[in-house]
Amino acid sequence: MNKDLQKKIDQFTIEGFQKQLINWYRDEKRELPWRESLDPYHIWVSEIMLQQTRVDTVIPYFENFITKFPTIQALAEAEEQEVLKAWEGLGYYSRARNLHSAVQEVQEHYGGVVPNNVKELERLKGVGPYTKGAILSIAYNIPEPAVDGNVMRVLSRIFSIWDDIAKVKTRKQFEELVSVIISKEYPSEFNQALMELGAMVCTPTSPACLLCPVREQCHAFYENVQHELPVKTKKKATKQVQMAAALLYDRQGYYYIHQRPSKGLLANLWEFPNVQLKEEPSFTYKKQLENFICDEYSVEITLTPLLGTIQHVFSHLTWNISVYSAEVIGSSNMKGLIKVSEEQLKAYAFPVSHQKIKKMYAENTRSE
DNA sequence: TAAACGTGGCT
DNA sequence: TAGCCAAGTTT
Repeated sequence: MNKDLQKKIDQFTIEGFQKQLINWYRDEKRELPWRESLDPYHIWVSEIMLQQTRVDTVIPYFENFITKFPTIQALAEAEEQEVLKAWEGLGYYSRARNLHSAVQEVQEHYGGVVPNNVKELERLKGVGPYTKGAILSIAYNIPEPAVDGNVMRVLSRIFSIWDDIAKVKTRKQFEELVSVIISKEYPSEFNQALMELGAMVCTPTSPACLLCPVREQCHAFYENVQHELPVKTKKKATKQVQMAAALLYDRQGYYYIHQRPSKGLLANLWEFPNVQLKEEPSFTYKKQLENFICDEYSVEITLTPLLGTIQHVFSHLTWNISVYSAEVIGSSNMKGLIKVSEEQLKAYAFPVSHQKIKKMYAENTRSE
């Protein structure tokens, strides 16, 4: 612990802080589906879904997921495609694949019981420092820090900490701090209260300090610097990528789709045939796509004129997709694609970018 | 350590 | 509008 922070802790009234924070939480906490359950598996699922994702977005996904996979055993026995389908549209799909794999690990090696200790938890795929602490404290009421973005924002303001919260070293410092101030009697409520305060009161852009139950001990409030904290380095601009995609269909009403590789972006999800375009094409986009589909999948097609373009922004890049369609005549030598009916298509997990492609095709078709 | 990894809502 | 952000983890 650094000297400056230790000094602030020495002047800090820990018990008063715990009491004010937890009392506020008991009065003001939101009713959320995962708060209705004490099942460590349900807590675990919610914590994975909530990573980098808003509460309002997660709620319907959580309810559907728990209905479909109510127990560790149910999820462990499910097919990965079924799991990805339940995650479709939620993003960061490796979370779903890691959760599935970790749950199988728990089913096999821990008799279907979510571990209640640091050593076993941190070996599970997708369970990092935050999620480990969240499961231990919320599911098992063990006083472990669960430091997320909310907690770092709240505590950086209360203790006036100006270190960059994007650094691992800074997060570790906050974990040390939480270890000291956490309620040993009510660690679950303490950790959740800290996060709830960050979400509802001590918000990023316009903190409601006058409604804050702990402003009395907040350094930032007294120095009026709450808008300058926390300090966080900025991300770089996203890279632009040019793509062309084709929705292939045939007279029998089948669609032709492709599964993405098992690693990297959108791993194992399904998509319509597409190719990343060269910077300065010697061929037109349409010709590049036609050649690619012919070479890669051995199907002969003639593309329609451009249906439209779609921009899809990821966290680290932007896809600019030119969308075409084509009727497949002969597919006897086809490889790397499968053909599915409209009805079967619904069982496959597609990224939002390709759902947009399907929608654009449907709208073009309808207007003919 | 820094980049990869999704999506949708807000300012 | 364009950028920032939301209960992070993996490589």
